[in-house]
Amino acid sequence: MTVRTRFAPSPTGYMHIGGMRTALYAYLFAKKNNGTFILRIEDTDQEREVPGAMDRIYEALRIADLRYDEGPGVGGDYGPYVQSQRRELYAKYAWELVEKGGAYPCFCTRERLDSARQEYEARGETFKYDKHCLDIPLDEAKRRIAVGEPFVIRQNVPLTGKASFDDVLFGHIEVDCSTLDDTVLLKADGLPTYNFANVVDDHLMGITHVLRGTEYLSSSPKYNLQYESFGWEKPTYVHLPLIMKDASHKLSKRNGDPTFEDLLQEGYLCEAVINFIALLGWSPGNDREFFTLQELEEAFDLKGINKSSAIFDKDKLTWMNSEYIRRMPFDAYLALAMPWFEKAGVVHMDVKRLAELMQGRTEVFNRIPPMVDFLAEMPAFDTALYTHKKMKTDPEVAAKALALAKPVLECVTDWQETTIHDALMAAIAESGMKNGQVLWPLRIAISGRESTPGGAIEIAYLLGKDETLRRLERSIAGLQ
RNA sequence: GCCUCCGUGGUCUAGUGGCCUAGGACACCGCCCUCUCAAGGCGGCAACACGGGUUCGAAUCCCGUCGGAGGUGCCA
Repeated sequence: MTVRTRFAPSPTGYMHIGGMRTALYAYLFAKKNNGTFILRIEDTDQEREVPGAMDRIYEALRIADLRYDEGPGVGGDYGPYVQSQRRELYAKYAWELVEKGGAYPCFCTRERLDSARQEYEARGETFKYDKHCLDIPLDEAKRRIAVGEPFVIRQNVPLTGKASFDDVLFGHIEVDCSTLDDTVLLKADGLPTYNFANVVDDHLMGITHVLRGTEYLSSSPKYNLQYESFGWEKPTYVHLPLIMKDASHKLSKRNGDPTFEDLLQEGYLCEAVINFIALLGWSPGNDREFFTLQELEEAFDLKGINKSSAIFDKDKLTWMNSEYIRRMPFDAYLALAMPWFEKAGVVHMDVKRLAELMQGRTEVFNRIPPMVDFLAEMPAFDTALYTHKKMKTDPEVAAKALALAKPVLECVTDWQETTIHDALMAAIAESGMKNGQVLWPLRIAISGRESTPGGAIEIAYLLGKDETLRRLERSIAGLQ
């Protein structure tokens, strides 16, 4: 039997980190087993419809290179793969379930339900639908429906006995049917709820392994009841632990946590994000941390998945991202960094050299501008910056150092790092001052920054002779 | 409240009865290198939630407690 997995997001307008990881695992598991990975869009909630949301999903999966073998746009033998286009199917199966006793039509109004729910809550109990409409004879129900009375179809959960299912990670999960509610399967608008659509579609699409978040763990016994009523073979379940913001909050866009797209926009590399989230809740069983997608396809194993939820540690992602940046070919770095250099207004200088200096210092691309913008415009700075104990400098030493450096730099005709370096070093040696006593103040004088990506010589080179001398003169004046 | 699940350093994790005076990574701290920063090298801080069992022996098995999460929608 070939493995068939699916990623079934609802189009909310962006890709959650958690959703991305679910997609990744479902993809990896399929690839690892030479199986089929399917994309299915769960858009049965019309009120939540977000224009363009499906495109965002396709785009995110495309960028991450999580290629689906079947799904919207690519086709397949089990389509359509968008639930809103499968409407008639659900109605058909819902009524089949009614015939088999696993479900029944319900005419209760929301008002009745809401007040009942409130009563339960007031008593501190969990609301359960009272099967009020279960006794309505089927032909009477059909008559009312024919007349146009609004209705839903509810699952008919037995009042007694147990419901259960088996999960690869969590083992056997069993609950008393008495704790289960008769949930709505088919809504008044004729579309199914998740509680029904997932069962029907997973069956119809031949899904063998269901990988989804643990938020479905407690409702899965109910889904199994449906499989049993239909007489369908159950898939293998793998419930994935949640990704948290901290110990008690889920990672969520609403709380301002980044989505997959947000991370890419900030300047995280897709490969780094994928690598990082693969390791959020899964371990290869050894100390290895760096994986390409292809390597993950090889290494992935359900046994390595953790049962407890994981906190999304952006600092570690940032570290991993900087490692990816450091390891990438220089030309690739240059191409990706260029827009950020443009933003900082520094492309008129030797950007290639700047990029060489920056590649090893870039953690996330959006951190580039604040690191290099001083090159575009000399910032105001406090002369206290001239004081550095280890360099043995202070404003007084700085004044001497700058006075020494200025004529030396003026005499450099071929403005290159080597020539600047040689001229400066010769003068320093002759003066009897220490390297740091001249180079530190000089760097401060032309950058205005306590720390810069490169030393005085690199900065002077990037700035060019005219700008370097202009800044130097102003800083010298500032010391008087 | 009720139901289900989870519980190794601040964080991600290795660990499936002896290899554990618990390993790796991020973060943090210190030192070295060095004209700053970064990188690199070296070192450090820091965990088996708690309490009972079982066993010659428990992070690993059992029970309880506590803590956390998920579910409890005509959302998914």
